[in-house]
Amino acid sequence: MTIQQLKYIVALDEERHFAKAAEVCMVSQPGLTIQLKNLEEEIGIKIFDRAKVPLTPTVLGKEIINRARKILRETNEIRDFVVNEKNALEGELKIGVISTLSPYLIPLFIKVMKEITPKVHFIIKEANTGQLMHDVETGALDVAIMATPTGNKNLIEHPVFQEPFVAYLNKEHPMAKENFYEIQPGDKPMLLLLQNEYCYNAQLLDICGLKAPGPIKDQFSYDISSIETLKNLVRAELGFAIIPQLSTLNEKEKELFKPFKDPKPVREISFVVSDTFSKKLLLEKMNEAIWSCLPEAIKTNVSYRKIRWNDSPYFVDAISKV
Amino acid sequence: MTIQQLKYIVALDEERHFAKAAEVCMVSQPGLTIQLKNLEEEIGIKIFDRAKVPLTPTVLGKEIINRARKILRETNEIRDFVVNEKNALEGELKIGVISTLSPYLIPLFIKVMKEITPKVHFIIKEANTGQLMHDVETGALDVAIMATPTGNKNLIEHPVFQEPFVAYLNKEHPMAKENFYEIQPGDKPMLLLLQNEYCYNAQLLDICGLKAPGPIKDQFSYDISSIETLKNLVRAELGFAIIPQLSTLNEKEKELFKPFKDPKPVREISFVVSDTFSKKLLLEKMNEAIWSCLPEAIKTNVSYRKIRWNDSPYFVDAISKV
DNA sequence: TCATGATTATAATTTTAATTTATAAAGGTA
DNA sequence: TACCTTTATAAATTAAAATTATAATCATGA
Repeated sequence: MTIQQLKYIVALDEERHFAKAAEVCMVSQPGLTIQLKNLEEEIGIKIFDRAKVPLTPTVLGKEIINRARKILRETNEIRDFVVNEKNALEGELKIGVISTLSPYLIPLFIKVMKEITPKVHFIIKEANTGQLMHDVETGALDVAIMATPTGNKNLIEHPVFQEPFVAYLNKEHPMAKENFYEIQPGDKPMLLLLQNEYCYNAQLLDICGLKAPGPIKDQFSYDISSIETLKNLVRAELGFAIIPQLSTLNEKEKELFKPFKDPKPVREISFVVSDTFSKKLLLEKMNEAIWSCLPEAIKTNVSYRKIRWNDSPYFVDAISKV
Repeated sequence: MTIQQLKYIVALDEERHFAKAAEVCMVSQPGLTIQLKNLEEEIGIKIFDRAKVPLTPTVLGKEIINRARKILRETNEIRDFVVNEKNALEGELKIGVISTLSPYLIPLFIKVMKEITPKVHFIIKEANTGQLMHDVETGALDVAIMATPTGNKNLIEHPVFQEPFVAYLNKEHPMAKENFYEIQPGDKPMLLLLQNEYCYNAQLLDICGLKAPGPIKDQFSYDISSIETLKNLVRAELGFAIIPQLSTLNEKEKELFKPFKDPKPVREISFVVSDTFSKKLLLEKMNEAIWSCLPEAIKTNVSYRKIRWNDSPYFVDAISKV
């Protein structure tokens, strides 16, 4: 069965005349006759009764012709869909980006998008995981760029890339001289976490094989809201941190940023949209743009261990507080 | 766009590997690669991102693959539909036949159907138009063989053949010596009608260009329920009749059965079913059977004037009494 | 009833398109 | 660096669809 054959039977049903139908299809009459014959032989029944004047579809033929019509409509809809998507490369798009990624990716991203989709106006908001999910669900945001999977059935996730985590050690750390990092017995209480980012913390705890944050130090109560603050706390030798690799890009002194051993822990970064989101070609362009920004070390496929933040036991408790 | 190309992208989405997908489709890897390229060029977007490992559909690609899946499912359903229909050539079928056709067609019809569908048990009932329509709508009958169009939106009609009307004159009729019949000025009061067959009468009145039956004779009140009675009344010189051609088949003396001049008035005989009726191949076989019974004179396409009984003004009044 | 016109089917050939085999290119891996 | 895996490309082959020409069928009208 071919799409061409389906076109022929539909044309034949409309014209009820081989020569006219062939003309409509811009082929010769024998071409159409032969293809009808082929189709009828393949499915095993006569679709048209040639004895009747004018030519008439058989009872079964009518049913098959209607199904053919539907199939042809749907193939045309594929074309239309693509055309509509291309037309959708203008207008406004509200993007939310997880704060642990935003400062490192968005400046590069915006630069590229200005070139490939000059007619789209991007409105970008930085937020934490809980806010992003909420805003996509309510429609306040069109797209969130965040760590996945979310486990939220109302959201659709399109993975973009895998971002490895690296450890940021201070000079006093026992592994400060190694060229990779592995969790050490004394590390657990020293791991610095982010405030208001349960999801990020859940990932770190999973990496370190912990179920809950270490005991909070009495002396200080940190209100850490960004990776940059975290890095500064490490520099002040108040602990060590596990941070996403993109946040190390602009660092001059790379020695104390230690990659993990394979399989490296990574977080999956995805576009998260609602099921009604329709500008899929725009997502495609955004995907291209991000890949053109990524350093080779991240593009390259590595042996990794994907960290899921939403099935961490810590996260389950924490999310209820959000 | 070809069905083959759609199969390829679906296989590729399932395997995420060109060589494996090609194996599933039982073609070579370059064959699949080229067809994917052709399809992508035709619709104007990339469906798969080859840079990712493993191969991943683009955001738009996912949508197209899903549409392709649906189209492929529907093409398979065409095959399944035909197979199911072939399996449906057994069981029971309740047929109702209009009484002005039944005695002449059904004996021949049954004989043929016994040969072509030996496993189907036919239950045949003779009735008038109103009863047939009602029984098909309620499901008491599977198929009615009757004059159409009915104008009933709940019923589906599959025309089978056109049956010409002929006039049956008595020897005293002014046209008794002619070899065709045309309505004569004095004919109107002499036209014999059937009791309980509004539809049939409506057709006759339409043929004669009348809006209502002629004045009923005081002397007799005929309760005529069959074409055969009608013929006997003509023989008794109580009037003349217009009768369907199949009812003249077994008559020995053909002289007084007069065909009309072209365009001949005909009634359309159809299979009438409800929209849920599914044994369409069986209808097809019944259609074949009827055509094998019909005399050449009816099979042959003639210049005709189709008589619609349901938009006769007489019928509109009459049907409300049914 | 025989020639005619209209319509569909068939045959032979041509054209087009799909597929194959062989091989190159790209990118990761030991 | 050499090797392996995977996808792309080239050239040749095969298969399929389409075309032209013509035959068969059948109703029509002189």
